[in-house]
Amino acid sequence: MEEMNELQTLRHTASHVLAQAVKRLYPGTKLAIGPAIDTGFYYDFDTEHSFTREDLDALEKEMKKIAKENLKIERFELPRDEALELMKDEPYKIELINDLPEGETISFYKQGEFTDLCAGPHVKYTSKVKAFKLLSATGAYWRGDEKNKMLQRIYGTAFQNKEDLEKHLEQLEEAKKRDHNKLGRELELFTTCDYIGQGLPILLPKGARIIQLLQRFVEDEEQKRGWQLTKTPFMAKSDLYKISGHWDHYRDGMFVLGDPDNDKEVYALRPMTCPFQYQAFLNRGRSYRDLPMRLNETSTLFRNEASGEMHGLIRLRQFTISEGHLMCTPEQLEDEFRGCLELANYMLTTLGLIEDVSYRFSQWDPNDREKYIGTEEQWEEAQSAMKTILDDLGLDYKIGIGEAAFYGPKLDIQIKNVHGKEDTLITIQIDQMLAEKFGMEYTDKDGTKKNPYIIHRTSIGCYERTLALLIEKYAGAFPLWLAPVQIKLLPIADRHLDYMYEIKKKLADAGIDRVEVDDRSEKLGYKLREAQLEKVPYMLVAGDKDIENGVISVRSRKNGDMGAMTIDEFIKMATEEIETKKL
RNA sequence: GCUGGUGUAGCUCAAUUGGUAGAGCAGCUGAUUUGUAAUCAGCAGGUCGCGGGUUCGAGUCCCAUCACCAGCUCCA
Repeated sequence: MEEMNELQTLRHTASHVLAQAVKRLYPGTKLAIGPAIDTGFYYDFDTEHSFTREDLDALEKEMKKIAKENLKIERFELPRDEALELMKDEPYKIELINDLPEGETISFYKQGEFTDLCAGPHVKYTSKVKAFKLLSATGAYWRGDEKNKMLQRIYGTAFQNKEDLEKHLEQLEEAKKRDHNKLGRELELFTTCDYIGQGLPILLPKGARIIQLLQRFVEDEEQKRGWQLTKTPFMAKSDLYKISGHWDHYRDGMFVLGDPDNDKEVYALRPMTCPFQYQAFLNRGRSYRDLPMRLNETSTLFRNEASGEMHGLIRLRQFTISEGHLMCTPEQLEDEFRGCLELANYMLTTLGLIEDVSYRFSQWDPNDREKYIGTEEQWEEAQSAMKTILDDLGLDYKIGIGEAAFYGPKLDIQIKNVHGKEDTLITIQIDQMLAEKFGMEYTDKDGTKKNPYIIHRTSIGCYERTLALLIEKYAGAFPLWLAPVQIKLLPIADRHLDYMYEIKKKLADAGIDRVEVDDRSEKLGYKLREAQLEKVPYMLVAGDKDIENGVISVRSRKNGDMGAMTIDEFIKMATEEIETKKL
């Protein structure tokens, strides 16, 4: 921990050294802010110039010079009026000073000719900043608000020594190789097409197969746990979205068919399934005996994301989610919520992702009323119900203010991709507002009509996004039950081919059908054949001797050379591995 | 949407100051039949993302557009 703080201090100083270098090479540049972050640091600048890779190289050189000059880094404090005078040419610093509360210490750090408003801390000399690298230059809004001016941000990283830096840069290279967007295309899991459009991937046979396996697994598991499948339309009249509030709160995100200003009736593709599934509940009068009512759907959704948001299989305009809505009484809420969470965790455990997730309790922002429906009381009630449940479960979560859905708080299960960027994989939400809007009621024991609580949840998230995470998790080497190619059959010579096709048939009869016979096996060198193991769980090899003995030589990705066994022995082993969804 | 970057054969990349596209791997065909490791020969494959413009002439310059990437903003 101590070491971590030292590293962050060093990185923070590195950002100052960067700012100093920028001031030297680009005088007139205005300074914004330059914090340390998890993996390094950045600094935001206001300048007409946009930095190229060459600029970054030149800046790195200048930073090395500043380090060599070994400037002493000194802290001093000033009263507000003097601070403002000192920073009179730095409009962003002035804004920061003005925002500091009365009585707050206003401190500066000075190194050579460069002085920056800063709370610190910093290392003592610029010479400490020696193992660093500038990584990229991008745009970033001042104070993270798109209404503000876009500044030029330079990202970099710094370490205590060269070895750590090199190691980190190597890790970045490794991560690039695992990137699902590159690997998924290489492995022919998906592709995109300019004529189809952004955020609309084509799932190729191998990718589609993995998603099919996931969907069957999810639907079967949900069914076992009392969920009932619905199939609802992909589009609806705008009327439906007007009731739910989506028309007011989410219209920009929807694909609207028709012209709302001129057409008598317009339709919109569904951006979520909630109001559609509610109609299943509304099909007839409900009593408390019907609750809890658990409805699931493998649901394809359409969201008109802004053009800059799409990314690989992570952010799409059309995707399919394991969606579900659960109507229950207040008394049932906790148990049902727990059931949803258990289901999600079961899925994550089965996929081997459970170690990589964290939980976020997403709450509303009371200062941003525009974004949310309902009253303060309703929000307090829903959020405190959720807090009680999460605390009872002993769940370790962080709180995300302003991350709630417009109709209720969420438990988001977050996961980091191979580059460390976090996304929501799974979400479980408590909603006590939409039932009222849709007139969803049940007759309670006492004969009174009540609105049910609704839990919105997904069990495995969006299939595309989950696939993306799996590609990166396993670097394309999927476990046997999911692998698009489970087994490669490699004859030593072409005369062994017929035997291999017999083996393939036997495997198919046993339900193992993702099997490829490599009829070019003979032409490949051994090394190339072995290389295939990287992506295939099993490789079965046979030559004269094997055929004579009625066996196959088994090579496993995990266990290496497993020797010769009969095909029945192999089928027994593989079947068990598939059925238990072994990782 | 914003700030930048990228876009040449399936993949990785070339193409001198603008002169009418090349290589390796993969693919196909034939030969080779060899269990410690990429055999040899040949063939095919690209309207240089798409559309305009400048020019005698553009992959190379200009404009516009689409897609991809990084980041910001957004994310029911």
